[in-house]
Amino acid sequence: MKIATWNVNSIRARLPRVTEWLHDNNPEILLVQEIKVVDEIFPREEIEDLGYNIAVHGQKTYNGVAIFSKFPIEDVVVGLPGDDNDDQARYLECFTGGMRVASIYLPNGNPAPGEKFEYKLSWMKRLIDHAGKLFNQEEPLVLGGDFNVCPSDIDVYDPQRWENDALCRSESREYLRALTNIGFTNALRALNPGPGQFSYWDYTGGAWQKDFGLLIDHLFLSPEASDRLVGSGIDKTPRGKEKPSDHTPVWCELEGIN
DNA sequence: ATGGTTGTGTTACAA
Repeated sequence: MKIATWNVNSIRARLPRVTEWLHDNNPEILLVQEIKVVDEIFPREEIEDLGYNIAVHGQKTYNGVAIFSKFPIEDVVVGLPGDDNDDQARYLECFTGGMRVASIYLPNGNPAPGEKFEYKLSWMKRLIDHAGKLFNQEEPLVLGGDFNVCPSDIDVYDPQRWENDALCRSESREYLRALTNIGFTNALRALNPGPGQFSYWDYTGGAWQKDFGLLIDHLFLSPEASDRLVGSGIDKTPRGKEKPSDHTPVWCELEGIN
């Protein structure tokens, strides 16, 4: 069972990159963020033609998340529980392929401090609460997505330059630790502890060419999932192609599920 | 150099 997460920065602008990557890598499950499209005009056929079922939580212009799975999709949860007034499409959860998965697009939070940073922290608090409930169900669970948090300085090309950014501030890191301290395993870091492993490079200033990257896309596994972790990595290939997303896929391989 | 680039049922704002 190969499961990956990818912030595609518009599914319509990125459709050639996404279908190409699915064809070449054939993951069972892909968690997708920033689709930037409403459900009604999501390009379903192109993804379904590759053998995937699709769950979508779309939004016009901004945000939007989706889940592609080779297995039937059941028990879909649309939106992060805990605030009926939150209309930003940043969370989608389902049961598929013998496990529960969530596609997460955590708020960026800049500029910080400010209203957007407060929204980020309150959203993280809700995520911690909900993740705790899911954790207690004791089933294979993968929380994956663009968390917009670099867990530690090793995940940043220039930590000093980023220390006051919402992606690296101590509050963001403390909340992310509170989430992982529930008992989740970082699928990438469990097998790849070294520096220089990034999932995002800004479009500006030649960041990709200089390898000025950040690690903000993560896969967090419940014990029932991490017991079966046999591989993980970052696939930098799509970031180097024409018209790329500014993010690239992070993946893990789980043995013995399906 | 308060810059740079990409995306949007685009043309102001988010990332």
